[in-house]
Amino acid sequence: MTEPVVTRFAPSPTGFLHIGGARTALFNWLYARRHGGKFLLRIEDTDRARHDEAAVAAILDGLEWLGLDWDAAPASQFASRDRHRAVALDLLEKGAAYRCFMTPEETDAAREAARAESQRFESPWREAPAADIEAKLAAGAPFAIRFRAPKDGRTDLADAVQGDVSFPNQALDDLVILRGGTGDAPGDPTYNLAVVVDDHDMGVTHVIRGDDHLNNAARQSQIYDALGWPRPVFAHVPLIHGSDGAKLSKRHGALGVEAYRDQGVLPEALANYLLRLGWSSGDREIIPREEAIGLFDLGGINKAPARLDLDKLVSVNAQYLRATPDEDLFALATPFLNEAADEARLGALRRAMPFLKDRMTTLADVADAAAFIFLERPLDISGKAAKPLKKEGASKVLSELIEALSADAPWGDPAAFDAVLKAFAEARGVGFGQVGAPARAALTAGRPSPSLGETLYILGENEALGRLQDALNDN
RNA sequence: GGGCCCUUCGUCUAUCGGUUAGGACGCCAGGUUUUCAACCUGGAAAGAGGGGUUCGAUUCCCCUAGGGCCUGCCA
Repeated sequence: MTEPVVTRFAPSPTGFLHIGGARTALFNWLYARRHGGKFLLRIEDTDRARHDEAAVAAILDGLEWLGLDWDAAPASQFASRDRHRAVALDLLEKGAAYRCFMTPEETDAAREAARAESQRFESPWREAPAADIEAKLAAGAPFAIRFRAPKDGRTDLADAVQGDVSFPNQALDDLVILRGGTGDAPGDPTYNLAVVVDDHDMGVTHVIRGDDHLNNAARQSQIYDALGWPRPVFAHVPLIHGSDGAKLSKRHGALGVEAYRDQGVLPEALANYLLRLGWSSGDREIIPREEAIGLFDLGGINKAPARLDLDKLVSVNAQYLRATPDEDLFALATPFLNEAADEARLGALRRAMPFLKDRMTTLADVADAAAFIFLERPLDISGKAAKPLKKEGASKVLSELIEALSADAPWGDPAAFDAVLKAFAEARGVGFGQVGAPARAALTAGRPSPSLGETLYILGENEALGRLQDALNDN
């Protein structure tokens, strides 16, 4: 009987759900779903000043958009500060922590001095006589409570991604677990304490987070040990770098997920791309959500940081776009249109969906791909686009085509249209180009569009014949 | 400065001692073609360097180089 898996995503409420956070959340979500466990959310707002409701909302929106649902109301770290204090006091009681009365200036100086000698920083209060501490307390001196970290030996970690990692305890100094205390007020919890207590209290079994926390994992492990609590499984995922290999910057895609949404990226595509960034399952590239749940494992995560490749993201997106049902794609793409569309044009767009799919890499591409639909009659056909209409015989072809299409055309059947057009050209003993070029010019004014038959079908009888007639009149 | 981690085509990656080192994106060429795409075929492209271990190293070990993370009374 193994204990149920509980994972969590714990963003600090600053800014939006950025791409790296989204991947961390995805991995946690996937792992929980894979093992039938729970995926929890916790807002890391120990620093009250930083708390920002709008940022929290943006993060939740981002997760929701990505389809990463959580299993309980998001927890707030700030809300459980009393519990954190109690644990810190317990540590103090046990001698596993101590009050440090150093001023910030003293601390800075001592830290600098220690660093100059490659020694670990240490507060003189770690071993101070009880009487000295009492005196300071009585005088109302401000203090911080520091964790008494072991000085010798090493702290070993068995990380599910990074493998066995060992830190010399000399490199891990006494961190502050409660800050700003005076007299009877013990102060406010800091991050490393709050994380340990919350993860323990929430029953988190697997801590999957960014590689930047690997060092913290060692310090947190010491706290777990001091508390006599079992350590969770740690899994430190390498960070995402920009395309230049340096830290992810705005310029290289360190955007909130909503920026990708606004660029017409599908959430499933972004998730797929993110999944494959640093994780793999053989040669698989396109891995739909349901399959990903069945495949995801911590062992498949790479140890090296990965660079963001927007081209590949877009390529994955294009594939998801193609796999999207026409009606869904229509609904998704409509907001990306440049102009407001009337009923007739929306109808045309709806008919166009299956043919536009292949020509779009993002939803935003719909604006260009469907531009031919939104042209106003009479079309403004000029420059290169007008050339086919000026050719010898163009008018004749156009008028005959209008006649033929008016008499009998498969308006409801795009597949049959191309054959009809080919037959039309053959009957006149001309190449298809002689028909297609002027007709296309008249119908689209040179805008990209699907095949001629499909274009006629999309525009519909009225609009198509009207545009052809316009061109003929104008010639 | 110190601690920890990382290193296969430009990028994401496969390989879990024996492969012509595979796939994907991008790129190049050709094909298809009524526009633009899409699509099809082909191509160029990699084990950071140096030592070991081994019959045999991309794979295991060490060193060097390069890169990253951490080093807060931030999270």
